[in-house]
Amino acid sequence: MRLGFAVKVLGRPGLKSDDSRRWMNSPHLRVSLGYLEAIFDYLQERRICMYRISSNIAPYITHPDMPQFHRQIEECAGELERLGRKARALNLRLSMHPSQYIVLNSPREEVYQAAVKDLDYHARFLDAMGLGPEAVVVIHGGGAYGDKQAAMERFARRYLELPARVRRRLVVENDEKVFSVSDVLWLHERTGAPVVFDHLHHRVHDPDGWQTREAVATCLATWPQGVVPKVHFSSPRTEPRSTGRGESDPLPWQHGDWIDAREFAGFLRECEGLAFDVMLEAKKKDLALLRLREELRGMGMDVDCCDAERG
DNA sequence: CGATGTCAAGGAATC
DNA sequence: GATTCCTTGACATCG
Repeated sequence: MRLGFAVKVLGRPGLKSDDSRRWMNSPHLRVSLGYLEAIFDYLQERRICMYRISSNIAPYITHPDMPQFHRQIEECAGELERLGRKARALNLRLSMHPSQYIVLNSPREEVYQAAVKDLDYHARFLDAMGLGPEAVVVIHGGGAYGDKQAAMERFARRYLELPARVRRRLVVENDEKVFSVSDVLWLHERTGAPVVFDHLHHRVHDPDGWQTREAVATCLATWPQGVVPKVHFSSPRTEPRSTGRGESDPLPWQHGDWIDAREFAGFLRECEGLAFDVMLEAKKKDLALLRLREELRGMGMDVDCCDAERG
């Protein structure tokens, strides 16, 4: 089982995850790839072998009014291929997770079209790195728009019309408000898209009352033979949020700073015998992963097998 | 240098 | 129909 974290590296000051300068300063994928390679080196050092790449790695690449940014993948083809080889040598599992603005089932035609463009960018990026089928692109089901059944049908119909290179990468994750595990399993039935089980979202939004192990096992079964499935795990935030005026309780689906090791160990016990990788979503990012790994070791659970020293 | 405003983009609740 | 929240950091500008 591999443990991963998302996007931002906190364990080493100065490591950036993308070139986030604004358009007037001509940010570029070339710069981001320099950052990415430094992150790969850091991952190897820490023996972390799963990582979510920033979706902003290629700045403005799908911005409708900025065609000068649209060919960054082609402009970096050689470098992408080289970095992909390096990732494979490190046994690094990579993935991406487009932002909230990518909504495949939106009733607005322009939002739908923009989503297709953006998903295609993600697929082309991973293809250009020459990564295998474990390198997936994760999205949510989208909105309900007052008629969830129609919204689900729209997702399925549009999924089936996506370019093949997008369909090969796309997986769907249950969310905390609209698309439950049952709903994304329905989407899988219609589309074949594998399901990423998100543990916290499921705890917060499970209208059908699944047993955890059953829910996980059913989601894992949606993945093709030979591809290790992946789940998301996070612990809820506990400390109050400080807003403009005063403090308020954390919302139940917000990510905490760290992963609660006992809770995680309990989850793994429930999932005994099932095989999957785990993407950790904690605000302390890699620091949370490293701490969790140590705490599990202290509990006698040496879960993370990583071959990152090869290469 | 520190404080503050801003960033491409959506959806849903609220008024 | 317009506003605010969600959530977030870091860039960019201004004093």
